[in-house]
Amino acid sequence: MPHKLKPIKPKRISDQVFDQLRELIFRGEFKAGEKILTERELAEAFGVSRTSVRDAINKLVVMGLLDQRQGQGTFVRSPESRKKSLLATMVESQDASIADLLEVRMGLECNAAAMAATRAVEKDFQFMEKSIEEMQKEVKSGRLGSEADASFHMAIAYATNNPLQVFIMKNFYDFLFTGIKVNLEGLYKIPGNIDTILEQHTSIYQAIRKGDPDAAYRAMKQHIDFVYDFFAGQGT
Amino acid sequence: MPHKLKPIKPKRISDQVFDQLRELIFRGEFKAGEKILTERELAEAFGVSRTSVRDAINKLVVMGLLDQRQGQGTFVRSPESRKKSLLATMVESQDASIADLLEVRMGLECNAAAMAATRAVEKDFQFMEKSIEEMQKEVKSGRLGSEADASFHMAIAYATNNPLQVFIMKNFYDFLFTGIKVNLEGLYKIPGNIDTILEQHTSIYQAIRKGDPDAAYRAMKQHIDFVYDFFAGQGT
DNA sequence: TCCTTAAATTGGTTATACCATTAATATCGG
DNA sequence: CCGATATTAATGGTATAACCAATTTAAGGA
Repeated sequence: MPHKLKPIKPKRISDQVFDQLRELIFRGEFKAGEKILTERELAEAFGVSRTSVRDAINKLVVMGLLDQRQGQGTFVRSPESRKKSLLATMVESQDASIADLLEVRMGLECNAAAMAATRAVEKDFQFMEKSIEEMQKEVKSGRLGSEADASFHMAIAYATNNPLQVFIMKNFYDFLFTGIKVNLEGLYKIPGNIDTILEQHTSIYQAIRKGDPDAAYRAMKQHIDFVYDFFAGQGT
Repeated sequence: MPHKLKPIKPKRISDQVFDQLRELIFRGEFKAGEKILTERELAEAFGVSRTSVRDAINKLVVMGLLDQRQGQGTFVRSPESRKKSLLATMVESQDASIADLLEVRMGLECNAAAMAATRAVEKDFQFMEKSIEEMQKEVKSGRLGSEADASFHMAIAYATNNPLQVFIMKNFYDFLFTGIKVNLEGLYKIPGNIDTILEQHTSIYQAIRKGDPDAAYRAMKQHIDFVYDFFAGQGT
């Protein structure tokens, strides 16, 4: 595929700010519950007016990703308190099991890992590394580290450089990693499991880093298979 | 302080405007498709600043009740266009090429074909057969047969017996066959292509019928690769 | 120590000017 | 008269600057 010539963007400034902020949230740069930069700081950082920043933030507030309180600041809503508006509600109305979820992820993410292996750039590697390190840190502190887990998988989606892949993963994000988080706790609770997952993440990362699509595919498949088998074993 | 008798509204101006506008929409004062007052007119009518009106309108736009177009005005979205496939509307805002689309399909559908091979029941096979026959009939009649094409792929999604897979593919094809159908015509126009596609569909069907996941996977991959290469060859 | 007060911070609102896009209108050439 | 083109007006989008309102923090005093 040669190249799409000029994806011109007559995009609104507020939307560009919106995209960047949303990405920072999904990537985990802005952590849940954290206070982000003030409107004035963001305006200066982006080099745009406060009006544009406000428009972008408003959109994120309406979408339920941010929470704004006068005199205090703007905060990232924790995923569990997020209004699960998108696929989550629709999927919840139907009864999709964790097995169903993992099966679809199998298709989406194995393919994504292979794509990432041929396209990832340095920035993508950094995000993956950071997610792995952060998950290790979280685990050592006694927490679950599911946020960092999700960030790792999102990093791979971004590394595909395929906006549609990113889009789908973004929309699945809540549902994938928060709606069922409670169920995942059973997985995390067993110490051996979490180490295995970290090893698997590392394997995936290394395969992508080496630029080996097949290895990346297999590594991701092994990872999801592991999780799948765990839930199958306990009869979910 | 005996009793606090100050239940005054500490409500944001933009929210008050928002409430009134929303009510006007729901009451039908602002009819579907109709152009409402301009921001400047509303600001004067409410006696507030244009900024507050804009904030309120933005909220309604994000919620999908209004549609705003620069140089034209603000319009009330008709109820049926509101629920119109969130995937479609949201994908449209991004710039996803056909290549992006096929890459994601590669992951989703190859995996789905493999799943279907282990789970499809007689009813699923009938749907696949029917789609293939219908596509042959359509083509012989000089039409494109893209509807039947989509039906075949949907039949596989149903055969996975995974509600999540079905859900995603439904939204996917909604987008595919409303937004990009025109681009697909180039593929269908060449007579040889359409025969090849029909052969590939048959191969996929047979692999699934035999209950061979790997063969089904490969057949689907070959199919999507073919389409992918076609568009890559003509530079999209 | 505890309460009050003042100041700094931060989101909320207003006002104004100008830019960018679109549609309607006027203008000119044939 | 017709059609293509240039102009204008309407409308949403952006940028500043100033001020208001709520909150937190720190200073001050009894």
